Amino acid sequence: MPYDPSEFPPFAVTVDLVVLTVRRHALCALTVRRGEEPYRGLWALPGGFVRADEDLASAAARELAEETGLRTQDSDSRHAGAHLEQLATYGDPVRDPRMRVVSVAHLVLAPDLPAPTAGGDAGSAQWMPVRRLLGATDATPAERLAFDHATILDDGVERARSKIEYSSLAAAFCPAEFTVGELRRVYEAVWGVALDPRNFHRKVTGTPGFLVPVGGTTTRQGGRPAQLFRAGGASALNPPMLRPDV
Amino acid sequence: MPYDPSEFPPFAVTVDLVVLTVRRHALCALTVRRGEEPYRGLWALPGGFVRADEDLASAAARELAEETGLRTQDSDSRHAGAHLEQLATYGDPVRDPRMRVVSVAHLVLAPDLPAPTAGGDAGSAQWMPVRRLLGATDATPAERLAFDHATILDDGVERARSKIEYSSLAAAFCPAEFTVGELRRVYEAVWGVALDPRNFHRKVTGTPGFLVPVGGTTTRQGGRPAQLFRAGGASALNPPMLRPDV
DNA sequence: CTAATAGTGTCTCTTAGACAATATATA
DNA sequence: TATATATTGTCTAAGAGACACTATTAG
Repeated sequence: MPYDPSEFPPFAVTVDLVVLTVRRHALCALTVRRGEEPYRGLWALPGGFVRADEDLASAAARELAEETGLRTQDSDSRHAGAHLEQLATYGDPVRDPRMRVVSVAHLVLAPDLPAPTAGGDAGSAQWMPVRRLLGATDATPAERLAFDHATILDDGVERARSKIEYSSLAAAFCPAEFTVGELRRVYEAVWGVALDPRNFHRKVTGTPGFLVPVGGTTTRQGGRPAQLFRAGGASALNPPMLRPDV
Repeated sequence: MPYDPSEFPPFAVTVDLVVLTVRRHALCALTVRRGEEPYRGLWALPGGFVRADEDLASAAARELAEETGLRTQDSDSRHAGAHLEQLATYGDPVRDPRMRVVSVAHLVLAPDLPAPTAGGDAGSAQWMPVRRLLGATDATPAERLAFDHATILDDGVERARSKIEYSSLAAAFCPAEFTVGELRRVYEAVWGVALDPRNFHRKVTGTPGFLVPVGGTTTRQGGRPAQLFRAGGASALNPPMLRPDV
């Protein structure tokens, strides 16, 4: 089928963001309250239009900065920048009742932040526990997500859950320097399981290049002081960390 | 940022297809010769515009049928339908010199087909060995792909290589009934390595639900007749098949 | 002291990988 | 017969999971 630029159907293209963090042992997603129809009053994922001269990843990074003040890792290579990657694209013809909108969803993994309302126009942004947004059982209608955002969030959470199995991506949920116990609690929150602290310690410290000792210790968690590490260059974890119960 | 439908920038949205198969022990991709500018005469991935009332996956399935006559597995649940999944979306502002085009790439894994030109408008479609399209070393200019299609193909090949590690997706490269040896040759072609036939046999037949014996035998490959299997329902392979050399 | 977390060691069981040996077809 | 592929079995080394034990802080 040859291109015919004069008769292509016009689409609006947006980016939506699944921004995940771990707060108080729970996996949370950033949500914003919709102030207008459709779905007025419901929670939605942050997002917005891709500009005419803008790359998709740039649009996602820009929206992220606007909503949270977060920088991505690409721009600031070492200091706890958030991880950003493309997730998937959603283009059901009726997903937005107003017009044909194709949304390129992105996944952001961020360390715990003090408060989500750093940016300008996100007056009612909030970290919501993923369990409450996706709980198939008894979701309060007020906690339902607008549009197809529950599907997008579900896909993003599943991506995060599977990616930390075989990569060092879980460190993106931690501050620049962290302990083995903090990293383990990330896995436990994301997977919703309990891991044996001793076997976990042996696994992550025994994988070359996965963690780099940084010298100091901390007693943030109480108990015996723990060594501080930062994420090593090894992005591949082989053999992978095995998710229990699967 | 509130929606303002009256001033969103208009985009064209296309689907591009990375259609992979295994022919004569080599991983091959479906390519079409471009008949017009830009990139006239170069190979490109098949694809086309998403229609105004069409879902992304439907557009990909339609283009696939037009170019190859292949049906996807969703429509025909058991008989060697091709596997189709969304791959990623490419939206660099200058990826198409004529206009702003966002392309939602899809990955198709298909059994070996007699000839690629089953459809109507794909007069110059051809299976090309992936090695020659992506060979970083000495790629003939005539074998370069148009637009950013080399990047898309690379992403698709990498997706296929990693997904067969932990899923039964390799069976999508085989006919409906296949032998353990044929499945092993798929892994060998996709990964570009040699696998031990005995350990491979033990692994795949020892994983419950991965392969279902279908009763007959075949001697397609010469040698002792091999049992025929079809893909089992178990889509998850845990622990995964380990890719050597990594 | 107790409670909490960090970290090491040890045991068992499963499995990957190497490879010997046997089975059954074609040329 | 030789040759090719299929299939089973055996051995070893590595790693996961269970868990005893020690180390070091706070209260």
